[in-house]
Amino acid sequence: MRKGEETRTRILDVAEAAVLQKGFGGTSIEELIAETGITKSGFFYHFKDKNELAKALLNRYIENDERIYDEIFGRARDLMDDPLQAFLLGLKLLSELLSDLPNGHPGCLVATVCYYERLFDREIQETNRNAVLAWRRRFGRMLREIMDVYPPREPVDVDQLADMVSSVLEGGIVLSKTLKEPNTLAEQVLMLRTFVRLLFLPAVEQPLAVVRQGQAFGAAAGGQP
Amino acid sequence: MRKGEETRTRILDVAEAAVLQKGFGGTSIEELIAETGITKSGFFYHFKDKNELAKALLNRYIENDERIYDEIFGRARDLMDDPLQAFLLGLKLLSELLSDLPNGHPGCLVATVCYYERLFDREIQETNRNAVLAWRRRFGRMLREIMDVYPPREPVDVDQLADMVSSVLEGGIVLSKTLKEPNTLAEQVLMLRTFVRLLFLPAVEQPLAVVRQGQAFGAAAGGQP
DNA sequence: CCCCCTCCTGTACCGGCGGTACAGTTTCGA
DNA sequence: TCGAAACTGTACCGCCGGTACAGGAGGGGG
Repeated sequence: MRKGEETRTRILDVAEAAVLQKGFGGTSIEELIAETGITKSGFFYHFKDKNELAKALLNRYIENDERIYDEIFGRARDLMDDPLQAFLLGLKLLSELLSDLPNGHPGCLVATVCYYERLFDREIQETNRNAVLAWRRRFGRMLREIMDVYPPREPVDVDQLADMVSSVLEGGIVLSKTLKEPNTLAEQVLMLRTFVRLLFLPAVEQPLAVVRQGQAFGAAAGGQP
Repeated sequence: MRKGEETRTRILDVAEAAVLQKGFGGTSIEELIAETGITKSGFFYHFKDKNELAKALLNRYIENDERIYDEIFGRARDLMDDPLQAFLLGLKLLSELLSDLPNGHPGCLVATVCYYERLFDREIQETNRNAVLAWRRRFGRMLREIMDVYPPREPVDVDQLADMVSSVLEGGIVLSKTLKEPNTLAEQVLMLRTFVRLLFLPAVEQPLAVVRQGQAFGAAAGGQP
């Protein structure tokens, strides 16, 4: 039971790296078994076909993704009393984590599945859809909390704003990978942070507005890294 | 010479649709020749291998992409004297064009290539990279023109802001496709528009800031759809 | 009128890959 | 020591990318 899990994990590790570089269609099972040092029969003992491998791969990826967001934004929330400051700190931590990746972000499996679409069954497509919806709910929850305190300067739909976080991440990954500029992704996250700050925070470091808005917000923003 | 071009175009049309749904690895040549009603030999007369097909596909896609942006932002520029208003109108027109697509955006070949990476030669990867750099230059040019007139409220790097446009588009496509919500992409573009407006336009419809900033900007923004 | 070039078709073949089937083997805990 | 879990080995199928090469239709230019 233990050894089986270990082999399974090793296959998934190898497969994930390969799939993110070449897509599902471009990744052969033979290549996976060669790199894991397992036989073909051994592979099919763990996964009955490629679709099942994809399913396991995607589920593991999504769970890991959720775990990372939980940790980052959870930590940020613990450090900051204010929901806006917590969210801004979370984005900062996220951008730092992304820029610390040695070879840049390896790619997002959700996007890979999205661009392979028609060759998977409904279940995988639903899993993928639910992953994106989970992001929407996650960021939406945080943004609603912010909006309870800070009225946005422009009227915005919360779900659309939440989706913007996912968009910038997914798009930033594509740009970063295509340009072979690992930093681009982290910069995009910081750009998004600027947007959020601009949207919810009254003008600071511009003395003009502070005069009428009062300095309570100005002080809070001033302490931000 | 004429008939050859026509067949070639037909192959590319079929291939583009297939590749955007299933990726390069997931698209078989046999399936392409079946749908185009050509023989295998006929296919290889036009493209010596799959890599050459990908090259032609990508180049055509990028050219078309550039043409669309030229037209939309060119039209917007002709209609507006102010570079900011022109850019904002361009984003509006773009979002309208995207929401008018009957089945949603079919996907971006640049992203497809990005997630297939390792199975293409250097030339394709360079083409893809240059396409993204061209977007950066395009939007960067427009944003620099804006910044000459409007000082941004927050310090931003022009290239990073230009990349934000590409990020939101690429990310929006992934979200839209994955969620099977065709409108999401258009909404994301409008969200980006809100960001640009917020970044460059002094607060309007919020009387607080207008008092000190003067109403020249306020009037310009008021006429915006 | 024929020749040649473009634009294909037809046939045959190769090796890699996804997947199946199934028999046999090792390992390890109850 | 028995049996289940976790494999290995072998053989085979059909699809696919790709190669090779021969031949044919159709049209325009000498």
